Amino acid sequence: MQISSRFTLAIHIFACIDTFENEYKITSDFLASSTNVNPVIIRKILAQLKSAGLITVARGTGGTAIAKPLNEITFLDIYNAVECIDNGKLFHFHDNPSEDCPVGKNIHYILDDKLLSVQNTMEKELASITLEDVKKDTAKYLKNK
Amino acid sequence: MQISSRFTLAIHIFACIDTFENEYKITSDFLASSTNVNPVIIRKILAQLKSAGLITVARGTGGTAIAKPLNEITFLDIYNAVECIDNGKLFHFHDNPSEDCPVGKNIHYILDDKLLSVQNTMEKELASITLEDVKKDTAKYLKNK
DNA sequence: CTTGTTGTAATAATGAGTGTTACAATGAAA
DNA sequence: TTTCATTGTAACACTCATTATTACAACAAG
Repeated sequence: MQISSRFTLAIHIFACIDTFENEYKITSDFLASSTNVNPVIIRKILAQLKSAGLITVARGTGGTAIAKPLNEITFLDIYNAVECIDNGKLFHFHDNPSEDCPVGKNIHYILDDKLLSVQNTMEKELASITLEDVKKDTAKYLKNK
Repeated sequence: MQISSRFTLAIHIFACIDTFENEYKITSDFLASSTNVNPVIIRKILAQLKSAGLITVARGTGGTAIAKPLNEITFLDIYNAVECIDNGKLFHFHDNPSEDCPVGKNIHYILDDKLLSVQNTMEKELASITLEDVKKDTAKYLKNK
């Protein structure tokens, strides 16, 4: 199973806000048409990003803004904000390995640290990329319109 | 979304084969009772591991064996064998970003390399862990029965 | 040819993800 | 204070992957 598109959507949203905030009011409808995703889905993601303190959303009047400097928002922050994985574990483990089998009884002791090391490695890489990096590439590609 | 339990199941299966192959015939029913997962699911995973050349399965008579030295089978081999992710991409991308929006039009150019770098980092870590490592820990924990 | 097992099809149940409609709550501006 | 665009959120539907389950033909060894 792949990691939910909420993650790429969220980054797309940040790129839009940063690019267009001086030009347009950034509403869920605006973001919906850039991403081609339903505005209610956008609002749910905005709510998650807001809970995480990454953006502000104006009720009533509408409009979204980024709450922190771009170099202080990492992909990991966004990944965690939009809850891409259940209970914080990247790998889904089968539920009830047998207590009667020596291997089944110990499989979690055997595997958990190895799975966690993979997950930590991945999250460290996510933490090394920031929205500042996205901004740079966005600027580069938008030059050619 | 989490990565399918087929992955942890497959590793559990290898641990069982290695631990019990001299003691029992390793059938899908045997593995089903250690993992507490339906035997048909086990057979599907066995078929995938077999296609990848990681194990042999005896038709008719039954029984499974590991096809290579344990230190030559990495977590990445297993991960790829059981097809945990669609079309080889870890991150699901929203389908049709707008061609009319400068950001939407370029979002793949902006993001794809960054997502790939995260995926590559994770796969490199998966490749660094082998079934030999699992065997060591299994032996350690099975001592205490 | 009997027996236990694999390979596989068919079907169902569950759960996540996403789309969609609808509407109350909000807050700025008229 | 009324209007109006927008957010927040509930409710429901649809699709898809995962996992469970039953059933049975194909198979290989005794």
